[in-house]
Amino acid sequence: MSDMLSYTKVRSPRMQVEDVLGAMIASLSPGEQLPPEPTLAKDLGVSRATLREVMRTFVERGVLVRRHGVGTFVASRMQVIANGLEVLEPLEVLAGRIGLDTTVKELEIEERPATLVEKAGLGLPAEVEAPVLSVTRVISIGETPVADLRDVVPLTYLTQADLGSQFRGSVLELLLQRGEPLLSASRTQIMAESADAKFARRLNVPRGAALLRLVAQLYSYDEKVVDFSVSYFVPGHFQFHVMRKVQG
Amino acid sequence: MSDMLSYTKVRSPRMQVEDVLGAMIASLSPGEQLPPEPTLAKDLGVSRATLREVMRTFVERGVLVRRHGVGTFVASRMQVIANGLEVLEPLEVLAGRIGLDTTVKELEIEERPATLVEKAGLGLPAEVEAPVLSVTRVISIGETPVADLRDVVPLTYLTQADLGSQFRGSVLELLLQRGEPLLSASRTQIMAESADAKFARRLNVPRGAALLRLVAQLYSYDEKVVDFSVSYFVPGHFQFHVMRKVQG
DNA sequence: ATAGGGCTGTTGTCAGACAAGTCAAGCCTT
DNA sequence: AAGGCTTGACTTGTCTGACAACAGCCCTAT
Repeated sequence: MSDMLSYTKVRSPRMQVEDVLGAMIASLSPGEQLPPEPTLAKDLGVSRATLREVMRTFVERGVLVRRHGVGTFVASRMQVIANGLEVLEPLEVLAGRIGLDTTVKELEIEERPATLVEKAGLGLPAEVEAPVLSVTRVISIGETPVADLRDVVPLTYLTQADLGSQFRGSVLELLLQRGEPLLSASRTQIMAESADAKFARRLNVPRGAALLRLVAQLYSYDEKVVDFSVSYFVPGHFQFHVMRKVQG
Repeated sequence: MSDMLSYTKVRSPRMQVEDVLGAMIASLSPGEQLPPEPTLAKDLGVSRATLREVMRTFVERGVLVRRHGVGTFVASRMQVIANGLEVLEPLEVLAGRIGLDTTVKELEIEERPATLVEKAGLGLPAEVEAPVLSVTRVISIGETPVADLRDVVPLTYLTQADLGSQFRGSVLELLLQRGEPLLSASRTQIMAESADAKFARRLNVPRGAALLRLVAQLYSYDEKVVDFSVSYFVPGHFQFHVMRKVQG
């Protein structure tokens, strides 16, 4: 039983290595050489095979460059930055990486039937009753509100009870921790919108201020929508970007 | 000498496996299970370790999904289909695909020294004189302006003379046609901004209307910035989206 | 001076083994 | 008969140790 509640989830060697190695790479300059694999493997406490699998993911991401018989090097930064929008991660993690501390305010959690828009977003027929968990909150940095987020999740995936007292505001993080259903990708629509009276108050901006609006559908591997979210961002605090490949 | 030109380069086991496995995956349907690793490794004539490294690249690309103790499966094709922002293409092409006809208005072409912001965007030092080609225009659908674009390209890449009389407004298309320099990717920043007086007039929207602003740097393969562009989009005409992978 | 041969350090690949997770069939208990 | 538990087969995850292939350098013989 208690294993379901275990909070410090066991991270597999691969994941640990991915974290540690990622941090190590971040601390190096482009072009710098990594220690040889046997050394690195011993330092990290894993086998060379495991280390190599992790390294391959970094190579695939363009973070590392390997040269047979020579060594492994940190790639140019250009693509490293590519961890923009293409990887979905909790806002807190994103903020943390650039050294910002976030707090959650105006947290509102309720179970209710989905609205028409939400049903559409969740890929559910309009005529059925669709009970969902709705989590709304404002993310602040210091005293400055920077984002207004609302997640809507069908009760089949998450209920109010699943949000413990220590819920810190990230629905995505919670879903990832549970590991079920398996999440694959999020389709995020991007648009601009003027702040109406409600958002002006909540985000402490003038009415009519331009906000960045992201509408996202989080898919599981069986292509069901697990989470429908609408987020508003105050310009200037987060730098969203995306790497676009040229059609070759 | 001729070994430098040898065409049929010896492909390492990993590369061969990548090809063969890629073809095999393409021939399967989403959700189908691959043979177990030991079997597959023997069939492909490589060790399990090598096979696993190849598989990991496919996992990283989102083509395969592995479940410990269960098996390896072909991921849903969802992500491949969605040509969102991840592929850079001329706006006209994008519009054409959804059945819209675009026209170019207020086209302005000039050669001039780059501004400070533009120098920064192009990755050039602020103190040098940097002559650039600047192309500004408004894209309309019918009589409705939908986007305001400005491309800035160093004269080393493109001059006013290169834009023939039949220039239709897409700098990207022109660069692609020339094929030189080879383009790799574009880093696009996304933000929201209120329309000032100038853009309100050009885009025929009220002052203060929320616009989507994309600032992009187009890189060549040697990581030089070929094109620095700033675009403003009127909400509601284009639906930008991006597929975001879940960090697993 | 220069081409060639080794030496050393690195990544690439291999083989075999065991650990850990998943699932279902079958046994046992109730 | 129903439900829970055990067992075993199957799969991916990780480990160990070894050798092959490649790049770069110094040193030598020509």
